[in-house]
Amino acid sequence: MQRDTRQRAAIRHVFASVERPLTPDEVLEYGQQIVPSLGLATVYRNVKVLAGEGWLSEVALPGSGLRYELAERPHHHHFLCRSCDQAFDIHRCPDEIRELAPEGFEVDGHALTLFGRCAACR
Amino acid sequence: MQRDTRQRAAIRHVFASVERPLTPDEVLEYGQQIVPSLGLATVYRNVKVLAGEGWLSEVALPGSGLRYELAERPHHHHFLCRSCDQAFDIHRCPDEIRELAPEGFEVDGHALTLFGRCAACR
DNA sequence: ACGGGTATGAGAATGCATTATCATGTTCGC
DNA sequence: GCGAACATGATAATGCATTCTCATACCCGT
Repeated sequence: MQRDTRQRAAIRHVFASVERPLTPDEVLEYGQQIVPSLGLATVYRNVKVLAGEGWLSEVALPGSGLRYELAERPHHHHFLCRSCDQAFDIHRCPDEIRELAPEGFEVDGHALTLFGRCAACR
Repeated sequence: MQRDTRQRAAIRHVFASVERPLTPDEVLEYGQQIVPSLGLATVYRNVKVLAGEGWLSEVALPGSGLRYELAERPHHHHFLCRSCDQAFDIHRCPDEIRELAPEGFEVDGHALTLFGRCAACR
């Protein structure tokens, strides 16, 4: 049976209060502000459980490790800052993306990532 | 000084005759059809040298390791087959992509990846 | 408040892609 | 054709993210 621990609540709180995909290290950093003893293994364990429950979803961006974000959100894409390496959400999406594939290819998803410097880093 | 080895020529030939980004393992596989003794370390070494010379460029797709492709090619994007894990080129690109970033963000590049099944896998 | 059982935390262990090592093979200027 | 210098290939070593281990802490039904 699943238990309600301070650690898991802290991790949920971190995701709920931030509007962008987080790496396990970022979750650890923010989570330790709530539960200072929080360990990285616990972050990995819970993030995996929460993703299994459908509460989080995995976000793979080119050239970086896995991140996680709230699963419920509508279709969107990401901006990755080359300076601070934080990922941000982008809410618009060009419609015609699906039709770009060559003849005979079956498209079931797409990922668009913008690179540059975020507002804070400029 | 740089030498002209059978191995390096084979690796160059592989990239020149294939129109898609290749992983080091794919380069090894195709290269061994030309030079059977070819080793993985040599592939990594040469791919790095060729990228340093500007002859190859690195291709990072979400959730996969680095691939390499001929550098000279015009701007394009990629399709990643979920079945055979091969990457293919997509030549069209929606224009408005650059303007999707939030206010205050500075965009200097973008990557678009389509996922699905390639023609051969269907 | 107690007790069984799950979750945690620190560190070790794993898996993997990539790089280093080094004895041997190859290239190329002479 | 020689020989120095660079490249190769097999393997070990590294770096890294992630997972495992296990003793201890905590949650929760009673």
